[in-house]
Amino acid sequence: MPSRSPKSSTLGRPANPEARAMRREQILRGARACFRRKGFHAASTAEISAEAGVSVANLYQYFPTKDHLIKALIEEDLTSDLDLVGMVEAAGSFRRGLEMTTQLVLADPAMTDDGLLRLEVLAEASRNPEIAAVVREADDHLVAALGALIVRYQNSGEIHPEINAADAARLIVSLYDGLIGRLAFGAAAETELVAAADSFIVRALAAVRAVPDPDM
Amino acid sequence: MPSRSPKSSTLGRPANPEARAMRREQILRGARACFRRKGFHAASTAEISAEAGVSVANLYQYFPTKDHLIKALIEEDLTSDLDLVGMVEAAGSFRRGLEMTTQLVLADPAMTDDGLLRLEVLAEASRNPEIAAVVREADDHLVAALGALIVRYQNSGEIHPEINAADAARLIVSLYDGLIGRLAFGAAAETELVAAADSFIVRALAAVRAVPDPDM
Amino acid sequence: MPSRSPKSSTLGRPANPEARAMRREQILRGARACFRRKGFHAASTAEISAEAGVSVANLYQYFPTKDHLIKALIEEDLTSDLDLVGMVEAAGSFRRGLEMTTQLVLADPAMTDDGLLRLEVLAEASRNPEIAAVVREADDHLVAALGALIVRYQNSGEIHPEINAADAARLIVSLYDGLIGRLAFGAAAETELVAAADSFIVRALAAVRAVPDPDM
Amino acid sequence: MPSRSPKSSTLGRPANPEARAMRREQILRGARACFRRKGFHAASTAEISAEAGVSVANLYQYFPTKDHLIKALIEEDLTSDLDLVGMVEAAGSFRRGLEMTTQLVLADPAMTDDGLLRLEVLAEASRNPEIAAVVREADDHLVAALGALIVRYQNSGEIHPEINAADAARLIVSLYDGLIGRLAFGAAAETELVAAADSFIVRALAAVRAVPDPDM
DNA sequence: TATGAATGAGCATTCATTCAT
DNA sequence: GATGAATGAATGCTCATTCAT
Repeated sequence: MPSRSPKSSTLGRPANPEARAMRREQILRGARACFRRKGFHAASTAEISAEAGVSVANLYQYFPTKDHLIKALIEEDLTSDLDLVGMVEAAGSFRRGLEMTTQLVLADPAMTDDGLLRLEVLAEASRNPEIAAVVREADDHLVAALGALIVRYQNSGEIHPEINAADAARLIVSLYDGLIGRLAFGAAAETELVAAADSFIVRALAAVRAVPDPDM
Repeated sequence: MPSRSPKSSTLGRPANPEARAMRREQILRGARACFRRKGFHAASTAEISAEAGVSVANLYQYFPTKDHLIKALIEEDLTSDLDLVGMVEAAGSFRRGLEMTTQLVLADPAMTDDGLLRLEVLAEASRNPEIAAVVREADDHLVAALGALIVRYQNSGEIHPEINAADAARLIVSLYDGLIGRLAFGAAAETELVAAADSFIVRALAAVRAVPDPDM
Repeated sequence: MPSRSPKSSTLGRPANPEARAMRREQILRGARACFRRKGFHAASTAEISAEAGVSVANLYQYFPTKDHLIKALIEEDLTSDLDLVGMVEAAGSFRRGLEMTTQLVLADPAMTDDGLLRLEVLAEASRNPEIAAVVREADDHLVAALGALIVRYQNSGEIHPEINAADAARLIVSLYDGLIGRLAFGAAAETELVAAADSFIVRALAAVRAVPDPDM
Repeated sequence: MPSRSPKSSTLGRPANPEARAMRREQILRGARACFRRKGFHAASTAEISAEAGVSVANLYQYFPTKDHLIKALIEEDLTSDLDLVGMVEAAGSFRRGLEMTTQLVLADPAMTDDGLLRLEVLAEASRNPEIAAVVREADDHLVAALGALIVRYQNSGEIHPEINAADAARLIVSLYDGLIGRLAFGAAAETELVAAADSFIVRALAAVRAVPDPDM
């Protein structure tokens, strides 16, 4: 006799957490698509449910409120941002790591759409303190990780030792965010500018005077 | 049947254009306040009218659609951005101009609210091609003006001659946008980071190796 | 030049309070019909609007909430209850006044429907303190008026002098309410019982031993 | 193909009827609590199930419809009303029996809540003929029993012989219902009025002129 | 039997917009 | 020009009920 949930011995249909998690993801996927297309406030729960292939009522069994759905989506997105730092870390040099990251954040078409969502997230954070807290926390992690990385490259001599690592990290993230903003209105953020961004950062931080890239 | 009013010979348009323009501004002012507080889609025409002190129906005599109102507001905001370039121009050195601009864009509390609206604008531009065109055009002007300025300082030797001025202009604007994004979630964009941003830009563009600021 | 509202000299369409009051009544009439048929909670705003012949949105320009509509309706109904006391007063004797009132409250088919609404009102009062307050206030007025009347008939010798007039008033009202309750399930509250009720009250209050009615 | 379970020869109904009855009661108990708090229509099946400690789906295995649940609850409540008659019967005198009953119906806090449900029942009866029939039947029983009792006390000389016993019974029940209505909006139905009610009834029915109570 | 999961229909309320004055 | 009044079409969310396990 296998031991089961300690609460009820007269079990009905057993709960299936995996199926639940999958549904949740399914709904979040649909929500993401709608939010990208319309923004948080213009996307209706009806649209989201349809896109996700579930009923409206079902959606509400997974998220008690549209705001909860938005918050959950944002949390999911933000935690994935930390992976970026891993890329810089894995690369041999700071410059090479930057190039890989920039490529990923700005050039990958899949990421591009997520980037556009970032504007919505920031806009929402400016009104909803709960969202602001979530974004702030994710930002703290990201800045800390990137700052630590910068310190490492300061020690290796690639980055100027007198630069404040935390501020530099914040500025790099800001530059990324700003570039994402350019995607929003279809400005040329493509290959050319992306490369220029890398050089811009490297030159701002470099320990020794770097010759500017020809393409910048 | 009375003959035409002897006052206006200009046939059929008795309206006072100045009063009309004032009302228009009045409505736009109310709209701006509401849009800041709630975003474009969450702010209702009723709210906007109330804030502006006019009736809803009156609003519709100046803007045929809420979308038109949004577009008009965005156009107004964007054209004012060009003034910033004038500041850099007026200052004696590039660095000093940057400092003044940064101060204005990021530290002035009145501007800060406008900054937050910028996120909405970019988000909206990512969905509405008409808005995107408006933003793109304003961006082109801004980048051109800032680029010309950079060229000037390249000629004067303050900025490295091999840097692509247009790209540099785009990156500077991006950095500003990104920093505005930080305001949205209450991150420390205050004095400290603002100063660091100036140094960051200067170091990235400088003709000669600058010693990093102590505060960066 | 006639003086107008002191606020705005540049008048738009002038407000028409009479038309507004009529619409309000129209909506309340529709609401009463629906509430009788279905009860407060089962009647939908859509139904009410349709019955009243207005749009749902229009209803909400007169009552900010369904609860406000319910409360307004209850208030209107309750204030009309005081008219009943006038009937007893106008009649020559207490017994005659009672007969007229009973007839009106219980036998008039138009009133009968309103009576059924009374059950809803009391039920709602048991949950909604705001409604309870409204009902309590109306009850206080009714009991006071009826009590004063009883005192008058005590002085004229028709009602026993040692009876507490306020309690007697409350009991009479209670008996009416209870009889209204019988209408709800179609019990015989018709002529027969109505006459018996009058005798019941008269015998309970009479100064001298009355011979019971043959029909009681 | 396995042969029938040897346990039950009674073909196909393996269920434990006692356990079933207990569950049924458990659900009815939860329903009663919810209905008191919110009324029949505002209480949701989800709330009821939660209050009863069962799943929603389980509720539906005992009652095919929310309306069936309501009806079952009403039937259960109404049959218990007949017990009241027993109290009057057990008491030595009519007056004493009344006092005990009144006390129970109006002063017992547990009964008070049930009383409030009575308003809901009557209101529902006014719309749902099926409910009306149930209430009517219970009322017939109650009136018959109380009428028989009155006849008994007419024979013993305590109640005036010319009074119509059935009508008197109906009026007594009506007065109780009306007093219950007063509980709904928190009117003073407390001890004072309860005592007055007893005197009121006694005086209305008494064979000989009774001196009014000092407290009435 | 009993439960978790799912859903169509509906609910109170709001919105952008129009019309009449 | 400006306003009060009106409305069709949503919107976020809930409900009674069913199905699968």
